[in-house]
Amino acid sequence: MNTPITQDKLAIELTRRYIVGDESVDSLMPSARVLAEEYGVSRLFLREVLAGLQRQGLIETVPGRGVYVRKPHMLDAAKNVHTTLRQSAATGHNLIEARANLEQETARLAALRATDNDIEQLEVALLAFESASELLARAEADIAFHALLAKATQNPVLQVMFGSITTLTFEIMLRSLADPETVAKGAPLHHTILKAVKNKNPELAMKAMSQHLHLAEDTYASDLSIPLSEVAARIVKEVLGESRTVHEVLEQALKKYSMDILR
Amino acid sequence: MNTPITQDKLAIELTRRYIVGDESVDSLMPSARVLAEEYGVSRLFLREVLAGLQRQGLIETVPGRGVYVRKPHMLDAAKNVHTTLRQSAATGHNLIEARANLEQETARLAALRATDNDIEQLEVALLAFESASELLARAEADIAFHALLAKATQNPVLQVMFGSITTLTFEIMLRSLADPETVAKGAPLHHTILKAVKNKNPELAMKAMSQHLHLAEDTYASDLSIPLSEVAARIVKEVLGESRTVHEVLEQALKKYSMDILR
DNA sequence: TTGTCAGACTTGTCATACAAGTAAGATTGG
DNA sequence: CCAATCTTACTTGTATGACAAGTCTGACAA
Repeated sequence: MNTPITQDKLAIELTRRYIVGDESVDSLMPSARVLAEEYGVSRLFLREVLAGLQRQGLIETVPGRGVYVRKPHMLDAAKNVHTTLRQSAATGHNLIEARANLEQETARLAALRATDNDIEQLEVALLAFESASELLARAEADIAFHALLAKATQNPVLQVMFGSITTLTFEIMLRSLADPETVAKGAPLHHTILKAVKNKNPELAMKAMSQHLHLAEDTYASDLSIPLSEVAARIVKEVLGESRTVHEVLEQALKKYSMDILR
Repeated sequence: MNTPITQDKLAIELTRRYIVGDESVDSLMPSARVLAEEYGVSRLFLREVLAGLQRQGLIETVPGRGVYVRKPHMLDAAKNVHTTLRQSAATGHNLIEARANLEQETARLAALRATDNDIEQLEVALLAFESASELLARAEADIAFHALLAKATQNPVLQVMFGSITTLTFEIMLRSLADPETVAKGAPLHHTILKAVKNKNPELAMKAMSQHLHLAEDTYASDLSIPLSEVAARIVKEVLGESRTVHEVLEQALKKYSMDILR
């Protein structure tokens, strides 16, 4: 039996061997040279396998140091979803429709299950949202608030599903938060949601979230009918410039509000 | 200005140049050698960029032929979500909770918006589901039915969100459809859903879907509390063996029911 | 004790070469 | 003239060896 090993097989083998359970995170894998020799493949071949794992967020290769085992991030899951939707004809209306459903349920469950720590983090994000003077900072706090709400459901699937549309959501937020009227109307609703979560009132949380999400629909209905890819590209360019990508900004923002790890 | 180009920048550049709009799909990109020379990078460097695009489902490289532009598939979006959740502590209960919410809304919107073509495809899938004798064929038809329902909402975001948890859902289906009682109880509900979609009755569609999704919870509650990764790995091994991955099986299954392209 | 520096690692990238697969045109046989 | 076959020029996939750049460690000297 001299069947040549495929990249997929080797990826699975490496995952099973080095990336299992929580105790392996941040540990250092053997160097690419050693692993290549061990499995009888070239370093190039093994590098492509590692590149695949890195794209999934399972590892992180650091030049000069080695390959570290990482825990997949909410945003790693989002990468492919983002590009898929960017290539589709999805509109802002489509996104709001999907979010409305998902986030109402999220708010409801968060009201039922949020821990004291969750509530504490939500308060930090809300305070940052209100005291923010810059558009970017306000959007960062806003997205963090919603992400923390998803975390408070204690349901990883909901959290990842929210995460998968986070980048698109963030792009839309940059658009809506640029409108002062929308911000003025939306701020009290954040408070209502947080209060409902604190008081463990799922119905109120759901209702407030519904109002919050449908708020933007009235103010700029025109943009909601053209593909997201066009709107988003324009907004992102204006706010972020050419230097940073949405993904990078979001990663940093979520880390700021201790949302870096999916649990 | 002699700043070296990064892989990300080159990926964006290539996407903008060759992967734009619908007219470029299935077209052939210049060979890796030509592109590498044009951008002044090595072929290896360009290969890694292409590998990234391939993982996102934007291109497909065929040995001996070249690099083809492809339209991202629902399942391409699912890849990273799948691995992220597989590494998390998500349970079957978490998945059902998330699905219940998403698919109820999906059923509701499908009842409002399904086209004649959508209904036709749903009937095909339902017929295949009932006449299937093998577990695998039954699961394929089942997942296709749900995917077609998502397509019938005419909302790409909902479709991709459903797609992002499709592989996990499929794994759970293999578990639940192995139980004859669950199948017997579930079959009529599929009919009810389809009928509600035909009659444009959103409330009934939503209700039937809710019943359908919560059906499995009673029959095997024990498995729902342990991590998905364990249950899924066991089931998949039993039904599919070592040869094929869930992703491959699903890709083929959805193609069979004309669900191969995201619109 | 502290600072410096050399060396032994690591990953990232390159140029070159060849194997394997594909497609199309040239060639040969009828 | 037609059809089967074969050569040839492409394509991607992989292996190898080499070097640059970054990082850590430990020896060594002040």
